[in-house]
Amino acid sequence: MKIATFNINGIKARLPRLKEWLEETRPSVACLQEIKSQDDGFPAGEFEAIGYQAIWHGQKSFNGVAMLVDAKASFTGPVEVRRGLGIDGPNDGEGEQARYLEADVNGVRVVCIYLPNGNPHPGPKFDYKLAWMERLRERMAEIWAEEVPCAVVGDFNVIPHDDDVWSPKAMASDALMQPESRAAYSRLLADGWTDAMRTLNPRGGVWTYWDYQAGAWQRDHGFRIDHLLLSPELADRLEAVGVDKDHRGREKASDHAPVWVQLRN
DNA sequence: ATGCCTTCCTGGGGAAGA
Repeated sequence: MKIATFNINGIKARLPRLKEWLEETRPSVACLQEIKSQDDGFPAGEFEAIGYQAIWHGQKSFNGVAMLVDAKASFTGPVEVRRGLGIDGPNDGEGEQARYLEADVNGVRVVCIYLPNGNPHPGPKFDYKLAWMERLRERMAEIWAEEVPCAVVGDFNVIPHDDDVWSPKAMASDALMQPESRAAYSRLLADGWTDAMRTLNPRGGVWTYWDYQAGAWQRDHGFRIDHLLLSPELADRLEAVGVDKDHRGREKASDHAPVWVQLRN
């Protein structure tokens, strides 16, 4: 079973690139973030046509998450378990943002998250980020108590270590690498979850995001913020992880690259 | 450095991203 996460930065603008990636790499489960689409604008038929069954949690203009499952490979699901964490956005009266989707796939619980960016720091958006991370931690503890194999994947918007970024100095004031952001991420690992990429690449130096600006891609000025966290049962099945880096270099690419984990059966 | 680029929503230019 191969579980992938991909912040696509707009499903309408990215549809040809996204379908290309699915057909070339054929993940069993693909968790998407920043679809930037309302529920009724989601192109489910486009995915069905290439053998993927989808569920989605959309929002106008911003955010939005989705989960695709390879029906051609006879994977069952996604059977939705939950959408949203029940936490309002940082602006008064805006309600909850579309950032969380949880479903069962072949007996594995898959959680797709788009964690708040938190910039500028300090401020209400940063406070929202930290509150969201604490709520996520609570939900992960609930799933842990169910003793179901689980992968929590997505755009965490956290650079866990200094060796996960091209220049810690250049990013020092960013919400992605504030000590509070890192501490909240570390608590998830301390709870027993395994960072799949870190486990197989303990020295860092692997990027999943390159900014559109300042020639970041050409200069390899990237960092790692897209993560795959595994419950103990899935960590025991960890076989390989990777970044589909070449997809970042294509025409009309997202600023994130897809990241995946291969699990033994 | 309120910069750089890209998307969305909308038909001009602002918000958001990281």
